Amino acid sequence: MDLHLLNKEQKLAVEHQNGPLLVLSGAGTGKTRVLTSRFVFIVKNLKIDFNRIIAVTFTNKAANEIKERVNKELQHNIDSPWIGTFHSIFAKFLRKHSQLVKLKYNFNILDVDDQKKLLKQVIEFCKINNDINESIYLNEIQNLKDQKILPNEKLKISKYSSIESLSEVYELYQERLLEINGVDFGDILLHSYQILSNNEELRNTYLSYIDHILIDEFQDTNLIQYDLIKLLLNNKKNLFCVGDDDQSIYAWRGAKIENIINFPNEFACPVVRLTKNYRSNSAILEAASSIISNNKNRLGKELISFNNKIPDQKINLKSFYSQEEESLWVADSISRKFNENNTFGVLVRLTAQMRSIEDKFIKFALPYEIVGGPRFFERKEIKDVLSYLKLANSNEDDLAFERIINLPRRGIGEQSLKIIIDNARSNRISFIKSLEVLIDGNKLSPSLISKTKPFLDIIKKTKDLINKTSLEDLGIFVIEESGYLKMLENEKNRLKKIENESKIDNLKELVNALAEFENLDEFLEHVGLVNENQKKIHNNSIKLMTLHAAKGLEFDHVYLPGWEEGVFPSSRALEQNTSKSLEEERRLAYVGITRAKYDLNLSYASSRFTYGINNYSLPSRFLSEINNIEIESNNLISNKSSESRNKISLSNTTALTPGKKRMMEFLNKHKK
DNA sequence: AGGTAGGCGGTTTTT
DNA sequence: CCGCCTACCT
Repeated sequence: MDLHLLNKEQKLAVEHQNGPLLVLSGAGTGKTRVLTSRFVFIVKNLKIDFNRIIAVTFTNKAANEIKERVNKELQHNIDSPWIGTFHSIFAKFLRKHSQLVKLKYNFNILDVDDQKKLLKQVIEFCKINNDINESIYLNEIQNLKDQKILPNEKLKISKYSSIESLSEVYELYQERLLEINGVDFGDILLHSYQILSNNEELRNTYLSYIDHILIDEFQDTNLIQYDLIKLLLNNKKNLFCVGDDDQSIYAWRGAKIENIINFPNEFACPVVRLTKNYRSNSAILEAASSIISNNKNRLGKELISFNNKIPDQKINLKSFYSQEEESLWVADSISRKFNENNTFGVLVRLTAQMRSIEDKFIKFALPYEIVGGPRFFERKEIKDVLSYLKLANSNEDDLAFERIINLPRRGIGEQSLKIIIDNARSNRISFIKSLEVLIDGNKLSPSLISKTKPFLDIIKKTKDLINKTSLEDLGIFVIEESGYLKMLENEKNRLKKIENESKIDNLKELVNALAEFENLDEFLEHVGLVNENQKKIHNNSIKLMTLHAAKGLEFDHVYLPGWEEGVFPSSRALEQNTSKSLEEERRLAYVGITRAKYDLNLSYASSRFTYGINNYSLPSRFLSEINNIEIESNNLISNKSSESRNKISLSNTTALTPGKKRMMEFLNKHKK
């Protein structure tokens, strides 16, 4: 390990001996480097087996990066179940101990769609008549799980939420999950927590086994994640946390910034601050610093630029009449700078902003890639085919059964399905078992038997093939034998036919993905947890993504379009209008700006086409928070006609709202 | 059982 | 604006 390549503070952190330590690591200060070096240091210098180190990261990408770097430095291919995201680490843990929470080892991890479907059924079953839809329940239940609140803790639930029926729905939802041998994301952590806190002996085995715990992105941990880690922390307290309170951007998902802010007191431990920034030029760091200094709830630190190889370049700000003009400019500007050696990132607040930018990239024939975009495994055709595999693999998967019993069409409609489900409910058996029982007992009409039997046969044959053939062949078998492929190919409608061709392509892609795995369980776990499109187009393509997805990345050229009130800060944050929600948006702005090495381009558009209507908005308040920075804004209003149009839209409202005031001030400040 | 027309609601951000 | 759901028709 090249310890001499680390700076003084980094070295101090990496060579820490034992006990807790907090590393406050600002943007671009070599956080991942420190974390991986620390891992290697523990193995090499502290002589600890790598299997006894937990290293938790926030994304699968970060986990892979750590694995790769550690493998390289140790010259040894380590494959530890303890390196990964919270969810992947504890999904493995849960598979091992699933029977302790009445699950089978091959439990299914539900995605949001499945969760909603299940909740909808539960709400229907409870006969609750209110206009609260399943998404609201889903959100509330997810939040309860983040807070470690169980369905039977009715008092806590009512304290937490004003929805009366919540505890009833929550309880039944959990019952159904157990029946179908499924878990949602929250359950992975909550069940693990239950197992560890209710089984003293088991916990002690883990306590004596785990020697060191490293947590990345500590500012984004929520209550249950932190408490889970503490359950695995023995009295040596070798807990090494790396994070940056200024980059906490997941409060909406339960992340508690207090975890990092209170840590030094809680553990009475030293704090190492990394403030030497090796990424950005000083203009960018000053801009980031002037914005984030408006936040009150922070530990506080200033970054100093330490890379004089980076060109000193001014920050660029552009204003446009419409989103279309803005997108056009982004593509045009990039096409002028584009070359193989530079990296480009276009970071947006909302996924909805991507489409118009994407259009322009295509027009300019620029190679681009959407990072974390539409989820491959959540596409309809993929989920359909996967349901065959899931049902064959786990007969309890009623959601899969319902999805495919009549897909492709087998003439099994609502009424027939009702017979099967009612029978399942009254006998407390799975849907597929219910169908088998009904057929065996000759309780169905001959026509229904002849329609349902082929379906059962396919599932049975698929089941028999598992572990006897390659996953690739298993996938092909299901796609062909189920009639799914034929259904796609036989489409008469011309428009749908074109659509189906791309669906068939996606199914081929699914077969390719299957080919990379050894067994079905492993593959299904991957599907449930690693929800990303792994296809890589070009190494040097422009990366288009949300600000959230950009955390941890860096680019030579960064474009941040859409700096308008209502987009950034988002309309939700403005509705809440609390310092908490606005400070989180501000941290997001900080994350965006600090992704840039030397070329930062901010822009906003006065009008945006959403829901089929033109919406007008004012420049983001964050723009006026960038002080003492020379802003190159030669194109404030793009042309004369748009200037006059802009005036009209502004004069529509007579009251001088705070936002409008800022707009006026801003226009005056940056004129000519 | 299956197809289609019109109404309505939905957009943060992700493991 | 788009996609999902419901109601109604074949």
